[in-house]
Amino acid sequence: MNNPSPPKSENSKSNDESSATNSRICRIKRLTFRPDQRILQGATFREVFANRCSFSAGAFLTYVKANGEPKSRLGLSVSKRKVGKAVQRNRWKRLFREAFRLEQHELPKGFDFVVVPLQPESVSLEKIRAGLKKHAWRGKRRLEKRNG
RNA sequence: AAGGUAUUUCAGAUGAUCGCUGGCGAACUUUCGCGAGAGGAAAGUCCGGGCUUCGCAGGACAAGAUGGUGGAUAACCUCCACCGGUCGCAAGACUAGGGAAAGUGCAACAGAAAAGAUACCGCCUUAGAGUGAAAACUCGGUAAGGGUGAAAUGGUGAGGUAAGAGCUCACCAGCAGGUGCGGCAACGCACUUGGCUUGGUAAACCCCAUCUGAAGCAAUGCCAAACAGAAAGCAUGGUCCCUCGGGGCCUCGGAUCGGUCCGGUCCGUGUUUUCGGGUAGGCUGCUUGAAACUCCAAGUAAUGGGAGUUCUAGAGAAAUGAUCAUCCCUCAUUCGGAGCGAAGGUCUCCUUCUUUCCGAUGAGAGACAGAACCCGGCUUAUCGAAAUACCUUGGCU
RNA sequence: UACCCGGUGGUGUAAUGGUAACACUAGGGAUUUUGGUUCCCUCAUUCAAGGUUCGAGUCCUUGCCGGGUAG
Repeated sequence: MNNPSPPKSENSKSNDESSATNSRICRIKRLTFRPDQRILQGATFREVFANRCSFSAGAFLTYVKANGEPKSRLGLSVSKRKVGKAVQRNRWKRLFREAFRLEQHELPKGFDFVVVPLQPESVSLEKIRAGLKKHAWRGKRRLEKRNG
């Protein structure tokens, strides 16, 4: 309510982490994370894995597939075998959800993303946000090239 | 003051912004508001129950578990109190702690001998038999001594003897029994009698006593696409009537048996309806309970009783998060201020050293760990902080 | 969620409660002019910690790790 500053350009590449900037962006586009932005069905996960379009950031993998809908969706595949204890699994899932929520307007529309962490130790939220954005755009380019 | 023992409690706080889960109320397809949202271990799944489904006349066996006594409890491999044993100066800690004179088994190596026994080195032979002139040897007697071993058939002393031996006696230890006292009991204390000594292992088989039906919320109950199954019907054309709108009747295709039709057998496509079973999926089970908090009185305690107040997570590819600010905790060194003590000096003051508190600055840390039907325990992990009671040593009064 | 197995040199397996054995590999040595073959030697806190026992790889309890089964 006490934030009458006019909205600035939202396509700023330097997404600095000050709370003032965050709240200003939230005035423009809401950063929500609803159930329809998530992948919850086992069949959808199988389709995304079968598309075989993945990118690695060292600590985690991202699978990309076009889904013919106006929104992008996020799926989490956090295995007990690779990550381990429940606290570490929850930590990864919360970080991925937060990264997708904050970056959702910077990502290409109409794609399904499935992220798979590969190590028990979680990395910082900044690295996940940067890696997710890079993987999404690279996946979009690769799928467009594949379709001709 | 230092060190230690036991028990208990807490598990960073506050605020702002953006989110997530489900509840209620508005609103009406997109939202808004209100209030709620991980633990002492939620973990490991090691025990015990509730609950659900199945089974079940009753009994016995098997299998498994437990094992001092008394109590608590819904129940327990749990808890409390006590008894015995071991450890510790002590506070205290640990303790599967019934039965080995019901039975069966086991004990490597060493040693003569490892459980109703034995003579290897020894000792004796001046008790007995034999040989011999004698010395000595053989048979024999002997568990006091040596050595082995985890363990060797009580210990000390005296008598006794050929040498010895509980062979006899005294004391001690231990075993079995009796009497008295204390205790609900386990057991303890005292006295007394006996034969003189009976080994270890039951977390070896076993015996005795007590307990246990099986499986589990992915249980269970309900709804129910798809695929496959069963049953019933339809298809496409022909013919008749007619007011040319339509209506009535018969009839799916292929193969085979048959000279042909009818008829029989087999195979097959699409579609509709019904049926029972029920997959994906959805709902339920689902959070009011051996519940929490406060108070009162009972009990040594575990625990139970009464009164009052409160409702306190409910996900399902699985919510409880992110960012920022301030404070809390620890350490460091420097600076500033205040104070206790000691030493020195130029002694109503100053300097130096040690130390305590406050403020500033910098650095670091906040662990272990995430509900998944619900409870009671046990075990394990855990940065730290606090409280209470007690013990030992030292100092002062 | 419920349940079941297993853990022994570098590897794969043995071992009635009594000296941890065998094969392969690795290292060293002997034999040989050299290499191969052959022979000998070395390489183990039996997953960890407690307990029972005179004595545990083995028996009991707890923990850790790995694997598997059901739906």
